[in-house]
Amino acid sequence: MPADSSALAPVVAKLTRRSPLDPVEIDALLALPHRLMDKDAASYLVREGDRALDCVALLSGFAHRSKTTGAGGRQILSIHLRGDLLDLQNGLLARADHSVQALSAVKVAFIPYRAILDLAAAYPAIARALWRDTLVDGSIFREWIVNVGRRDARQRISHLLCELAVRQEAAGLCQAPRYEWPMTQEQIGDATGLTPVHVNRTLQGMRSRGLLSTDKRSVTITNWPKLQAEGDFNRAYLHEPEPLAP
Amino acid sequence: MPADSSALAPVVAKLTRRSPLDPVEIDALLALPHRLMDKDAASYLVREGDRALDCVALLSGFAHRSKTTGAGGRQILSIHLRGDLLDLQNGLLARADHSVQALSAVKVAFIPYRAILDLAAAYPAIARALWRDTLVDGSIFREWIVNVGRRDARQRISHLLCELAVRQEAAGLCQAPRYEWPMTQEQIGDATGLTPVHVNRTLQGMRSRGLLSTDKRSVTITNWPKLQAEGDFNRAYLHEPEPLAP
DNA sequence: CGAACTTTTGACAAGCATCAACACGTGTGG
DNA sequence: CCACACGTGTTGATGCTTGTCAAAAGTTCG
Repeated sequence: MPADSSALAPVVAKLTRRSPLDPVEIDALLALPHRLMDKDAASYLVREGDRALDCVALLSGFAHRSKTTGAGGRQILSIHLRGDLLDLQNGLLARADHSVQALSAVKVAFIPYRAILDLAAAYPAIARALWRDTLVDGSIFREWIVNVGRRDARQRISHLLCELAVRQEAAGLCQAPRYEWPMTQEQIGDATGLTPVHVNRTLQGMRSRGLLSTDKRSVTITNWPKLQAEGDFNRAYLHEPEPLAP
Repeated sequence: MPADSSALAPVVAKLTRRSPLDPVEIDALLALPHRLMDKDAASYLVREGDRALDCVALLSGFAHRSKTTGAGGRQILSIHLRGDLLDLQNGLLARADHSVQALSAVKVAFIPYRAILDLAAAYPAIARALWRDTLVDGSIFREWIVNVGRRDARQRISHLLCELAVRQEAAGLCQAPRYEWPMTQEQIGDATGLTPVHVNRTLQGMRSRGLLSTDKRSVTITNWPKLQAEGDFNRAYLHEPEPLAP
């Protein structure tokens, strides 16, 4: 199969951004068996408690992971975009400990874990690339713990937006200063541990201080340095290659 | 080297709890080169920003990972006990994005990343075991995001304590209902996103409701079902084998 | 054009932070 | 052995950030 004709190309693009792979390894990844599907916004890709057999690869659109508390509160754990492997953990762990849900309309590939694990066993470099991807995920989770644990509302929302902006740029998905922000204010609240009402008021403050302007599901960052400062944002935790000097 | 004479036995014990390994793989792990060290409580094992060459294995005692915000706030990200591999991520990622610090007096082994990565490349089962360990770490981070994002003070502290109790039991470190809790109230606050004053008041409430009693750096859980309910605690995210029925 | 979702606004309450002081235990040195 | 410093735990008074409840206004889409 010619490399760029495989639907899995975005996944390989993301992995090779951080882990160099040989052509033979790339071809092996692109040739992974998979089922393609289109899903509407808000549809579930994995449900907490599932015993999944397939790993979900996000080929276009946005998705999020979330957990629900006993009291019914929802906490969004991470946001995902094109090329991300969601749910790698369910191949090695018994049961999905969280849900994965589409934020926008998405195109996904379901890949059998068996095939992924076999590939990892056959190619140490692929095992390493997947492991590294998991480690970066972990780094992002840690930063989110800091975000909801030690920052106030302004900082939390600013930080979330900075992360999405940097990741979209790293994935070549957008042109600064305008980014997609496919979340409702309620979802922003679920990601930052705030109520939608307070998100609304905080966003109004940010707009009036000239940090950004919003338009439907997209945002224009009108003062990037200030937004970054306000969000206490340092991109190191994303472990993305630095962008070229402007 | 005879298996049980290696200082790294606790690490292997933890890995094999979740990932079965062949004797040859176990021997290879036990034979990993390492430097042993004793460290006092509060000493740093890894500093944020370091470019570490060695992975830290915790052989006895307790440690925590933490990050610091621009405003100087500290957030504890996870608690670690005997057998845990801290800092696996620094072998594959460029730079430590967080610090690791001893909570109590500890015994640690520094293992060169090179040796670990070589072993992972040579033995796919070891690569898988390490990957799985990383995935469980990620699962715990996700639960902590929920804890600080969506739970109130009582729930946060109860949940933290439940986690430590279950993990100590899984590691065979204690006899219920008494557990080590080697954290000051300030550190509990740093782990739960609260101020030490509020931790103090919340703990008083828990004591007066008969959930627990504390004694120096240990705690006796006097009402486990109620504590678990109060902390909205469900051990699934720890991915530990279930305990034998009592 | 109406239903459902999302954003916005207002009034009010509550949980938690902040500041400051004091109590208690432990280890250290004079 | 006592005096002292230091870390930790405890208490009180006060205020701010954020949550809660409720409703209206704007938006999207069939």
